[in-house]
Amino acid sequence: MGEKSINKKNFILEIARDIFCKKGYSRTTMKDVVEACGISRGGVYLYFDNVKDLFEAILDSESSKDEDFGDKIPEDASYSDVLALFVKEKKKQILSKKPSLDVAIYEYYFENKISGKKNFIRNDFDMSLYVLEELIKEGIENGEFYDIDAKAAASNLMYVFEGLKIAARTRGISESTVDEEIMYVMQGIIAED
Amino acid sequence: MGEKSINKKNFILEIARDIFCKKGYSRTTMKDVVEACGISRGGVYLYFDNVKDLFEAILDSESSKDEDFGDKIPEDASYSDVLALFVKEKKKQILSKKPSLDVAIYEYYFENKISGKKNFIRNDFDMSLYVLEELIKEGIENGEFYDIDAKAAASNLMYVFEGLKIAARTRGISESTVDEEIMYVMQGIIAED
Amino acid sequence: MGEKSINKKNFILEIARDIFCKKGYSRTTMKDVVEACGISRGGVYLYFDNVKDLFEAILDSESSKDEDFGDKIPEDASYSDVLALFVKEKKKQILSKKPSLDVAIYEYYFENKISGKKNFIRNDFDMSLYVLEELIKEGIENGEFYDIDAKAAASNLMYVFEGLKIAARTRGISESTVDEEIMYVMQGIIAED
Amino acid sequence: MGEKSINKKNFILEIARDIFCKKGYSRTTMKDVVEACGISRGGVYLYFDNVKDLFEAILDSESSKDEDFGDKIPEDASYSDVLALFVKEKKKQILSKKPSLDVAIYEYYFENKISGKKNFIRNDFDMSLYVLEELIKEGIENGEFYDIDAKAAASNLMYVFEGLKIAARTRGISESTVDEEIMYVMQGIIAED
DNA sequence: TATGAATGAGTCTTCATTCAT
DNA sequence: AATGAATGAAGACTCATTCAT
Repeated sequence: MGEKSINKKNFILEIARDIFCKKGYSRTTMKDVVEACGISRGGVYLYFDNVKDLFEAILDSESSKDEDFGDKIPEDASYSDVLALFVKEKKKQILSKKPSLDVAIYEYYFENKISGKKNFIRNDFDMSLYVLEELIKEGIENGEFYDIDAKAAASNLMYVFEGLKIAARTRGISESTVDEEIMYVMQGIIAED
Repeated sequence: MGEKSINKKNFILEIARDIFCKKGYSRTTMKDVVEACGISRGGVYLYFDNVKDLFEAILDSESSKDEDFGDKIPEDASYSDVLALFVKEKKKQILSKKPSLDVAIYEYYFENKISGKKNFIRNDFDMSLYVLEELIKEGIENGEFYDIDAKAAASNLMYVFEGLKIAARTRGISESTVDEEIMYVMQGIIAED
Repeated sequence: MGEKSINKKNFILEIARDIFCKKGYSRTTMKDVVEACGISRGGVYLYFDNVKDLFEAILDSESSKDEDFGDKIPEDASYSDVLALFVKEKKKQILSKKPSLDVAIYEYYFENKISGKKNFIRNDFDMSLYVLEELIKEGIENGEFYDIDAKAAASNLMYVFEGLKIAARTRGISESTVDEEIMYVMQGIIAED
Repeated sequence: MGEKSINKKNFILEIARDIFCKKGYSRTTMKDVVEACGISRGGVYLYFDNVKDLFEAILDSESSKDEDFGDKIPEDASYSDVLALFVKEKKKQILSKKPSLDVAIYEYYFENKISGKKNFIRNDFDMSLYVLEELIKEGIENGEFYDIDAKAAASNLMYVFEGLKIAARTRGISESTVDEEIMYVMQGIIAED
């Protein structure tokens, strides 16, 4: 596949991603994608066999997009600061009004139960969990955080985020609800000022 | 609508519920229902206008099904016992291998954002939340539980459950994971033996 | 068929007539009629086999409704007055905004070409034509009208009315258009003042 | 849309036109068209969204078909001759046994009241009316016709034709009836020999 | 007579997918 | 590589008509 083809493939992926964000997984059709791309009916099939194939390619490319969380951390930040930053980012994602891929991803995994390593949700979760755990560990060592079970605390926070996210997507939640939940968990981690 | 019709309607609801459990919301068609019911093409349309209408009728009937959590509580149970029972019930739901309506409900609300009072997910969540909060309050008064913010603790537990549930439905989680999460939260509530 | 049945039959006819006026012939279904009548599905079939049968019964009952044009004529009216009255009546029908059976009748005869005596449109036309012809004849004898071919003049006027009616039903015409047409024809009949 | 597509589109239009002529507007289904065209179920939908859309395309193409009435007029024809030719053409249309689009057009406008410029019936009528009016005017100037109100005479004739046409389509009329009507109107226009 | 549940044929419409060019 | 016309399966929905009660 030449460079031109790769560009085309990426072009389709980009357009399709938007559609999945807006319409979710099950309501997105190849027709939608073809029309949005403005290329021929057969053109999309040259690169992707069907909606599932296309969506999986999007998931793959999502995985490789490093969120570069690290980039946002100032040099002299305390562990509390970094944790706050991490949490703020999650909060932003949860409350975002912009259509995100979340819903489509959930739908995809409802239809395609995959427990193995290729599960994007698991990987994404585990990645965040790992970052969080390391962070808390270091904060504990440093004395900024209580001497708690870092893994368990990280895990608890992550599941709360997961719960808040699905709640936000299925019934809507207020910012204050998110804040309260975060506050509650954080109290158990950060020694009060 | 005569008694016979009500029976038929309920019959359809029952069959359709099974299908929604197995296939989720978006993959269920009126054809599926018609065929599973073993009635004529137009037969289901006599009672329900379309898949959405049918699903909403199912949600309504779910709402009225009292879970009667209270029935399972022995007379002489301590608050810790009751809480344990509550948590056990949730755990069972989360880990259940039987297809449940959960996925279909999520899908339905992905497609139909309803923030008002009629939101089944919200109502269901709030109901459990209320029960849990009252329980913790009483446990605190009784001295069985730490003197914590009952509402916040209940809410934290509920979101963890929500997170565990969606995780279970999209990637699968082990019983030990659920146990660990529950344990972590419970430690903050129940004074250790 | 008892009196009660006849009442029911007439009740259905009345309701159905309204529907045909509003929806025309081809867009009216037995379902419409059943629902509008508020009686059982089978109930209508007891009296009428299908839409066509029902419509034909309506046409029959229309035929027997004497328009009693004569009733509206004052004792001392001149032939010109009577003609003017006749024409005014036709004009009213043509311009009426109230949904009339006209469209349904046209549609019925598009589908069911009937050239014999039972053709409602023909009978209705011929009836009016006869009245008009007699009227003109008498007016001529009386010296009020020009000495023209009464039959031909009557026929011309009737076809103009027919043309105006179908024009009104398919594209709308203004009152002034109708007036102009009537004026033109009348000039050839009535000796000017 | 390529040339091939345009051909296909025109092919469908042609076939569909025949069906509309034979079955009228309301009794024609997309299925009829699909089957008559010998193409696949979805094939027609590639070009037309539904029956209405298809019929409107036919009306458009009718509009552009110049009747080229002028072509039939011999060089040395008198105005009386031309008028006679015009009238003969109309008579032919009225009495034609070949199924024509007329009925479908009437039906279409019964269902779709359109008073604006896009009304085919109005345009068609006005076009003929204009030709007729000009013809009579010139005949008057030339001394062949009586010095009458050309516009009114033309209009009278057109409505008589309209009346005859709908009469022909709903109950049938004899050639002699048409002749008599034409005769009557013509007497008022053409100075007798 | 009257009811209204049930049937099933008929139509519309959408899309995934193929394939000749 | 790319096109886009064509296919046909799938599903939604409506109604005329019947029939057991």
